[in-house]
Amino acid sequence: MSVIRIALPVPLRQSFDYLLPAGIEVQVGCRVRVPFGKRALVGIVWQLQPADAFAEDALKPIIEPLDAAPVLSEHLCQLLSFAADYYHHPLGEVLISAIPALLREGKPLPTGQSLSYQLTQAGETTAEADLKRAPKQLALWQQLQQGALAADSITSEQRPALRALLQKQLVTAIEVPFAPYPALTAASAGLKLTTDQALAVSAIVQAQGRFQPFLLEGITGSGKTEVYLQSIAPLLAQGQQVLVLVPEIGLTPQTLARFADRFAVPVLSWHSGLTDTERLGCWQQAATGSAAIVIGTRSALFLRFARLGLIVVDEEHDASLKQQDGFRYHARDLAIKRAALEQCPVVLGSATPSLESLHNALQGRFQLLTLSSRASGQQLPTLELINLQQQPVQFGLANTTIQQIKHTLQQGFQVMLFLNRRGFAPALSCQECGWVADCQRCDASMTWHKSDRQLNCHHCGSSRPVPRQCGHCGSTRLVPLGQGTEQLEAQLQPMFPDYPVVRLDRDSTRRKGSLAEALHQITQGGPQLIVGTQMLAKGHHFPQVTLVVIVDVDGALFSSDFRAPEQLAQLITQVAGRAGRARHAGKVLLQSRYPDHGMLQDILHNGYDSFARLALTERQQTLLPPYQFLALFRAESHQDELPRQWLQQLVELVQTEAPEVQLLGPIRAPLERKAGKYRWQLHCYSASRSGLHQLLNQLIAASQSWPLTRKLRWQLDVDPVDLS
DNA sequence: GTAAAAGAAGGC
DNA sequence: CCTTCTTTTACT
Repeated sequence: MSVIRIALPVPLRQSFDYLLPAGIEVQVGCRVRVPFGKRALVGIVWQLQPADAFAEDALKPIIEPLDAAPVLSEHLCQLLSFAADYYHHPLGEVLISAIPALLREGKPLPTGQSLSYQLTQAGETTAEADLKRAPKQLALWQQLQQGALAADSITSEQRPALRALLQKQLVTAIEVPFAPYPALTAASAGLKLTTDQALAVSAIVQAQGRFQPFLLEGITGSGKTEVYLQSIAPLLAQGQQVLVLVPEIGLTPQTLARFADRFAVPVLSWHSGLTDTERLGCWQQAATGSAAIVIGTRSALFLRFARLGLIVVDEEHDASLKQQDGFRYHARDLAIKRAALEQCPVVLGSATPSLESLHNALQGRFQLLTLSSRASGQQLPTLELINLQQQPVQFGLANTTIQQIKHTLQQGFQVMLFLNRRGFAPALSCQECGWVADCQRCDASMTWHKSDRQLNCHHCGSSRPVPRQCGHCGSTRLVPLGQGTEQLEAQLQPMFPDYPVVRLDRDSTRRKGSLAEALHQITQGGPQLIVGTQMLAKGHHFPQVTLVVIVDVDGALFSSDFRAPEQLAQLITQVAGRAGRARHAGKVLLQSRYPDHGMLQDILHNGYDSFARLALTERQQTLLPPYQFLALFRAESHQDELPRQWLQQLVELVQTEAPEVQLLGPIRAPLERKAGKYRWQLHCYSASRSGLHQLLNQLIAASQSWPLTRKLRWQLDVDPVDLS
């Protein structure tokens, strides 16, 4: 009997030791089932024969080992251990989040086989004439003559034909073991590169086999994807694997097709839409080396790879790379760590790099690769500020804006209107007394969704019918306050009756397939108006749009979040990248009531690059990230006083233990009450990363013995992206 | 996090 | 003295 240490998926910052009965072999990274209180849990073996084991007579034996070989590789264990420390999240929960749900539940790892179909002997020898009357079957039969087909490559239209062929015993199901994909032999035909692109590709290719982070800064249309593709090609020729991380909304069929069409190797996608079985299949294909390229959202970073040769983080500035609940990791930052462990290059790509990455590049930690011209030779769109205070405004659109929309449509092009507020109106108000329909549980107004005939709270998800009377004075004169996409769509239609208006937001695309439908209608072309939220700014490419209107840029100008200017500059630049086509330069109209605002002027005249460098000096002067490290404690409770008191206890501890750490708080969260809970924050700034983390460990350890800690919910966000 | 034990509050 | 709800504690 020996003792092993197991990481268990419980929110406890401690490890648990168990007895390993003689004769049972396990390794670090293997799953085991163990008794835990009255239940049985699946845990990960973390240490064999720990030196400081728990009293041996109090140990229970494990129930059963679940793996013959580790499910987590050594590199992954190191990465996850680092991440658990860095983000101060319980190790067991971090480890378990890195394996597919089916493995988490203790299901056995399929023996590395995938289902395929191949012709039987009868099938090989059967004559074409026999299938003449069944064209679907004939087509499938002909396809199978080229070789076996994987079960997941069979389309739903082919299923009936397959069933028929199986019945006739012309086809049989076989289990094919996952094997490393065959290395690419034929050179793929890439596009001709610009000088910038060629330099970038050669730098990345030369970094093969060693750790080297790159920041690929390329204006939209400069051909970043082509750089990825051509950097990948030599790796595929060596049978290496590539991981491409993309923002949640950026994983479109077009992105996938771009990679799949170029190389004759297996390209897999990893995203939240997969079923548990699909996820396990994908996980295994990455782990066995049978997948060559995996394109996925942030959690793909924790996939196991047999021979990882390169990591690409596309749109590295995108906030969706940071997990916003539970284990709050940043996939971009951990991608750097992973590349260091795997000894491979990592490419962060963006038209609008985050200030963090730009800072790293300027400090020489990342090699900066710049693509400064558009590959198509196409002109950059022009930006124009529209002053909302100096001219008549109709439905939130200035006269000049309306004129330019009309002009663009008449020329046969498309217009995109960007408004980051869904619903009909963000509030419903009483004209007599000024009362606003509030959410009962949040400190916010409810959004009027006219077509659903209800009020929705966008913060807690609650809804109620639209009131007929004012909740305060009883008046029936209730009017919408402000404008959402639903309203803009309704107002544009009568204004431009000859052109279709398409709306793209979470509400209009809720029905399955409706997004694809809308995208189809847009790419089919013809002049039309496209209204939408940030779905428009990311991922999709609309080649016929030559005019983009940002209906309201002012929201971000006076935000308390120090990242708001950066995010607005990124949005403007990203949206601008959607405008214009080969021979028609695009135009972006920024509607503002404060057109003289310094930041708008700077973006307008000098572009994102200049804005970003200026913003960095500002961050340096104000001692904000990336010049200082930030950690954010959040606490919430139904009682208003508790979170503030708890955070105040932290403050007192910091003042004695680490007086050099600067604090802001306890302050109320921007949305002070959400879903009935009062929310408070404490911001901790430090010039020393290690000093800050040491302090955080001390704070967490100390707080565990405070009675208050059990009376509220708290969380720690390291390097927060969203301060709300 | 779950589950059970311990404690507090209320009914008769 | 019993039930029911809330709080505390253990979990290897």
